[in-house]
Amino acid sequence: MLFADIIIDISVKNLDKTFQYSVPSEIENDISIGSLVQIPFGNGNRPLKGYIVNLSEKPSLDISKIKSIISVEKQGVVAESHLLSLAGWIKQNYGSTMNDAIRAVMPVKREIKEKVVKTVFPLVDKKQMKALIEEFAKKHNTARVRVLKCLLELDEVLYNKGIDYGFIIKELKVSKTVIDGLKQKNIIGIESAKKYRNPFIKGTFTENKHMLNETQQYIKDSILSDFNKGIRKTYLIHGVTGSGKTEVYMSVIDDVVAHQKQAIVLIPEIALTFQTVSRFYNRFGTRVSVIHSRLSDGERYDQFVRAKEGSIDIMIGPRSALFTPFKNLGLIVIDEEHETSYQSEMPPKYHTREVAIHRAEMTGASVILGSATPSLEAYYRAVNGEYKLFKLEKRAGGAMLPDVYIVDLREEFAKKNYSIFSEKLSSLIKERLIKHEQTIIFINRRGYAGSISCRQCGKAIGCPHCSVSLKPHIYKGSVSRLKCHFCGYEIPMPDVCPTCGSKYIDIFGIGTQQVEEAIKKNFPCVRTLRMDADTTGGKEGHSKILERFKNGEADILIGTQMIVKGHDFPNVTLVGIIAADLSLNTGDYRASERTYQLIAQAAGRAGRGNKKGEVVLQTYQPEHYSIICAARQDYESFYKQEIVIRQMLQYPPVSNILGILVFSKNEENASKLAIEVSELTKKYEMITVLGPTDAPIAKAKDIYRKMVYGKCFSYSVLCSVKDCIEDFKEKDTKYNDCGINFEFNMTR
DNA sequence: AGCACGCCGACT
DNA sequence: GTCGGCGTGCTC
Repeated sequence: MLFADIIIDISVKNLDKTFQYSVPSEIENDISIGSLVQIPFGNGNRPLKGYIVNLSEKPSLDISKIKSIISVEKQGVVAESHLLSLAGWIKQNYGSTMNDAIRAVMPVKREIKEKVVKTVFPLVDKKQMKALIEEFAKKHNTARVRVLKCLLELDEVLYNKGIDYGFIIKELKVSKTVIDGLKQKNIIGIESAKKYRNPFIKGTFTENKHMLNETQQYIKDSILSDFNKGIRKTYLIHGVTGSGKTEVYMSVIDDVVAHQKQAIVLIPEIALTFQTVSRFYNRFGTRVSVIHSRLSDGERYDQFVRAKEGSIDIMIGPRSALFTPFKNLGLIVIDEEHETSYQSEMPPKYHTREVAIHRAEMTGASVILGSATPSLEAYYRAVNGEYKLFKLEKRAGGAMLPDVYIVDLREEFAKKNYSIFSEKLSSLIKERLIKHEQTIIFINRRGYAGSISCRQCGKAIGCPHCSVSLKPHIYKGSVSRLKCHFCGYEIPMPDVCPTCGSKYIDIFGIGTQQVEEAIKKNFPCVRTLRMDADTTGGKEGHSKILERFKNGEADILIGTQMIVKGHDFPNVTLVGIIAADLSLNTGDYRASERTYQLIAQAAGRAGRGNKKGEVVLQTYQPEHYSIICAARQDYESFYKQEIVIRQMLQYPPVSNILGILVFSKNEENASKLAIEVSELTKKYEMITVLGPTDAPIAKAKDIYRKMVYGKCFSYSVLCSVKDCIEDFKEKDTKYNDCGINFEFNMTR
């Protein structure tokens, strides 16, 4: 006997889960995961349609409750069944549950009453209507009818004052039956309209087709000639910021839309500004829709509905926009392809680039990736011919690349300069202040990331529930509390070291606040602005600060990663990078890559206008290739050196790595299971097994975490390892108090 | 979402 | 005491 987990309608809350049905043996061969079937549902066994999301031999609840599938539908709604099999693919390739995968692919609808605006209007003369309602009210004296009567009276009062609304807008919750009764008697009519809101669509749009330059035109022509020949593939445009990648995207989209196909444009959330989006509106008008983080679930859902109905052709948004249910998808663009926000942090932990390429293959669409600093993955595939590579080297406005000075911090130390700023950086800042030009100081680190440590015993104050150090929270210039960013554990700042009792405990590491204080000390009159995740509340705050800086309200902007992305400050001619190599020491195989990207982007902020820019790059590792290459903006030579290391150490993109996280409240059991897992993995000859070891965060919320890594050239072998370990764990009840998580090709 | 169950006010 | 609206909770 075969049982099927079936999802009825993800778009309705409460039904947003699976129901199990038995599969009649005569249709066993006609169904698979993703099939659309008809099933009896609810007390009246009313027939409904649902999708099969999982099949199993064993029932997962009392068999007497399980009903049987009625029939198999030959074909589901095209977009839905595509998205569903995409969910199946995500489950298989990223090791998530089908439920998580479906949730990512199909958003949950909000409640109906918010979505529909009901308008009640009279079908008969108003006086007559009032009389009829009075009469009706005699029969049904309920609260709802009374409310309606009140509204009518209000309407009459307004009418007598000469204000004729003509109809009554009823925003109060209306009893369906009562109103239906009035409707049936032809007393009133009800019009319910779905309302779509999109805060980005405002005002009128002016057509602005830029002429493409020679290279842009060549890229466009190549992609379109493939497209018109029916060739679908993935293209990588390696183009420096400001080289006009967006123009190329738009001109290709133009053609795709002309072929009655739709396009999805993915942008990292942080770059999703009005300026970016309005360029698309100016070109394509109201056939464009935008999804962004400030949209509520319902508003987001509305945009998906519009896509499904065919009232838009282009969807712009962050990674969730990839699942826009277009019927005839022709193109997916992924701008700033290397951005980490394309990697989902929540299960399913998919990578947008890979899922996009798979969706494109399924639906016959092409993919364009664009980046100034491509991910090693994308560039590797492009070099190997799997993707087609294009280069856009010239900056569109003819702006020059900045001069970069690499400062060795060890030499500064030898010169007895113990301040945060090197001599070079100090003198250049001074120059800017005199010339009234602006400076950006970039800290390669998040927030006030320092930990509190003891100068006597050297121990950092850690969280008792997690193996991470507590982070200081600043109040009125001094550390008031210590907080665990993992579990929320919080204590007041202690006076003495909890380990040795010494009173010399202090912040270790550099934060934006310390940099700001140091600047104020060196240059007392300078106006500074500070921006990091901790001090700036919400997205509004970020854009406000950036706007103020652009308006010249400050001379120096201090900030973390977020200031280096996508913003243009014409008056900035100096960028200082305080400690360029901090991100090199994270123990992550992508550390060099991330360092290169951050420095290259930060350096790119200098001299975007017609003034030449300068960059000071302070580091303890001036000889490191990622720093040298980033200073020269030489991606090619960075890639060549980095790929050799990936090859040597069997890291992606050359090979694949599966991280297996075993966790449990019981440390001993977690260790035992981790050993079993590594033994199981070692049975595959093609896999290099590392571990078990403690996870980078060995304990979180009192749960112990062990890691086993498997490296293998074949991705599918790693997928089967995952299946095998899951089977093993399910069979062995010893490990019921343990959990296992899988992560493909990522390390944190 | 749709449907049953059960509570509570209105009315023969 | 009965009728029916309306809130609540369940549906494999």
